Amino acid sequence: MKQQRNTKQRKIVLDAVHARCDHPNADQIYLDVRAIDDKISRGTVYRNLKILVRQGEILLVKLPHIDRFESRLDMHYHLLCNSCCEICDVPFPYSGGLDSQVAEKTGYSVVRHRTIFEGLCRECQNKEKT
Amino acid sequence: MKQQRNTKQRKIVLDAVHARCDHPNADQIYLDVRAIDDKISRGTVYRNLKILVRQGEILLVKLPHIDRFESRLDMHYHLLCNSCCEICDVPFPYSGGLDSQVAEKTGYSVVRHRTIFEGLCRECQNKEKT
DNA sequence: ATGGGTGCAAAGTGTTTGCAAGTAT
DNA sequence: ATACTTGCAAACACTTTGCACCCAT
Repeated sequence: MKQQRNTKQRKIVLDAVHARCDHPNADQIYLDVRAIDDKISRGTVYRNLKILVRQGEILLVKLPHIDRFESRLDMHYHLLCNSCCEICDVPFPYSGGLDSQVAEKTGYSVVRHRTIFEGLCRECQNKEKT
Repeated sequence: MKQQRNTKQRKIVLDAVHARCDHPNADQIYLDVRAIDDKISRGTVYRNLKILVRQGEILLVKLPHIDRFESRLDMHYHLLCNSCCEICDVPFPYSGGLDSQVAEKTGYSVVRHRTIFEGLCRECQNKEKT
């Protein structure tokens, strides 16, 4: 990893994430940051959030958004290769019981859950060995 | 649900999804569709994919993409309200054992998984009762 | 005939990037 | 002095939308 510098901007971004107890997106952080220093640019906030995640100083939560389609109709989980982005189905049964457990604990009415496993497919594992 | 018509375009889109055994995105379907009828527009393909999902004729797989940030650093699951988009943490332990099970079954080297529960928060449940 | 559907192009959203100037080390 | 970082604006990728015309029912 490249050596990192401690810039004023990076510190403000980190503080902004710590100051919130919800799960803000990059633009919400940008707005919070602008309230403190209105010279900081969007690009800088986006770049610093990435750096902070890479350094393990904050956690990145990825919400489902990219749409893919398939003709299979039953609920199941997916496995994504982080290198080639191939997706395959996971041969495990969908666990509906989890939904009711979470509903009970949280008070939400839970409709479903989505689980995506991430890793490297066989092919990309071999490539990495090179 | 509005009454639906059976258009030539919708049929071609549905066939295109059935013809693939992977998990194509909307634009890949669009390209497949164009190979059959080069008059069909992107908007039509996107619109029809949505309709087909709503009708339960194809399955929508949502991949993690929207970035949210938080200062908590341990792995955990999230719960998303489909109505107000509020996100909260799920008070269940992260199950690392799943990763190795999936790795063993699939040959992938699995790094982690992300699970997002979807439902309605208490507040939105109340609103819906109205 | 009626209202859902289509093609087109423009707009929208969230994010990344190239560049010249600035600054932490 | 070096090279990481910044602000800015343009570019990007993917998707949605407004509109006038079309066509399945």
